Amino acid sequence: MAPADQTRKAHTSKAQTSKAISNDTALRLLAWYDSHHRDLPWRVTPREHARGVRPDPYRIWLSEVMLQQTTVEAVKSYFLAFIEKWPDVEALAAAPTEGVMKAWAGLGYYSRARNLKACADLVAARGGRFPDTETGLRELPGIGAYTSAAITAIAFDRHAAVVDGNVERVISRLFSITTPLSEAKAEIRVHVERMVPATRPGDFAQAMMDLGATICTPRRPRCMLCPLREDCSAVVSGDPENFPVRPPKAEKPLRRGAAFVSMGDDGAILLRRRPEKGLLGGMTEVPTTAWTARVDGATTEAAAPFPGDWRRAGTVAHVFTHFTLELEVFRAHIEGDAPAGHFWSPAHEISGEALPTVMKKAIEAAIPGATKKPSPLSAKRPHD
DNA sequence: GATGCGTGGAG
DNA sequence: TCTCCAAGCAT
Repeated sequence: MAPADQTRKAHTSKAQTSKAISNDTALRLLAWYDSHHRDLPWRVTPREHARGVRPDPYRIWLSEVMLQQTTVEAVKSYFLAFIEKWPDVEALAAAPTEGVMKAWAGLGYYSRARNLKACADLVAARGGRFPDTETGLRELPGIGAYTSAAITAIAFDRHAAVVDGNVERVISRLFSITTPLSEAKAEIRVHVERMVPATRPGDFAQAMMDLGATICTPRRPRCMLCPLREDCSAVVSGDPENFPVRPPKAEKPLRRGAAFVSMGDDGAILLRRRPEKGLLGGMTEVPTTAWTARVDGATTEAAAPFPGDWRRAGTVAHVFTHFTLELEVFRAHIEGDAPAGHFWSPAHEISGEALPTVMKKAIEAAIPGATKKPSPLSAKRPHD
């Protein structure tokens, strides 16, 4: 596509720019989308689309929940595993919550998994049909402003203003919005509302997000390849990387604690379940001390939940959303029945437990390979 | 409106 | 190594 003539110049006011953008920008974006289609497991290809294939609302919903604050690459394998295990919403509703948590382990933001299961139960109870409106979807657990709009547009091809982090970045650059992001959301939404085309609202939403993910990236945006560069205020001013304007981030405090890996017979490990709410809610863990900001002598074997020949096995560090954790890992051989509130997980089941990544790190520090999936090639070998 | 909530990849 | 931050939601 040849560069358009430069009838509009840099002196264009924001109001004029806005008006111009609302007219044909969306169509140019759709044309770009059609020629840069990304083949993603939850997406209907243009060829299928032309044959009249509609997206499966279940798959769109599942992918959108997984994609919340999570990269496409991280989601792919989880999405495929979920679809294979639970092909439709009734299957997911029939699954035990514990099984869903296990399948979600490693993906993060675990309240999503619990809400996913609760949402599946509700949808299955109403006949397996997802609501096809934003307000209807918005009432379901784990579905907020973004996800309800995304499902409405993508799965049902209905008009909706889909605003995610990508869209916020694209819009704030198109209009050089200097208001910090948290306060600019309403303004951004108005711009998106005006841009949504009369047809193909779902493709438009995906096109905006694809543009943000592949061209209008947070750093080093590929403006030369952008189908909207002629409309972009930030390109004119030459500083697209300065948008969106974000408030300064808070510093992450350091917390410390100790983790205790108990080795039983035949490679079993002693585990327990975390409380349903809060950090890593409902997930499985090895016993640990409290994680505190204080650095004192408490992180020693004296803090072990039960007596044993505790030996230091190393330290693991893990970064959470709002703090960094350092865990001193201890290990010991423990015999007998599991103490109250704990259970023995046999060696061959450990890789399938609902263990968040930080817990896998701790276990690996004590028993290398213990959390890896057993493979025919790796011969059984006693540890220690 | 601010805060809590994971993880891993890119630069 | 370090910093940033990704297709947000619930409270």
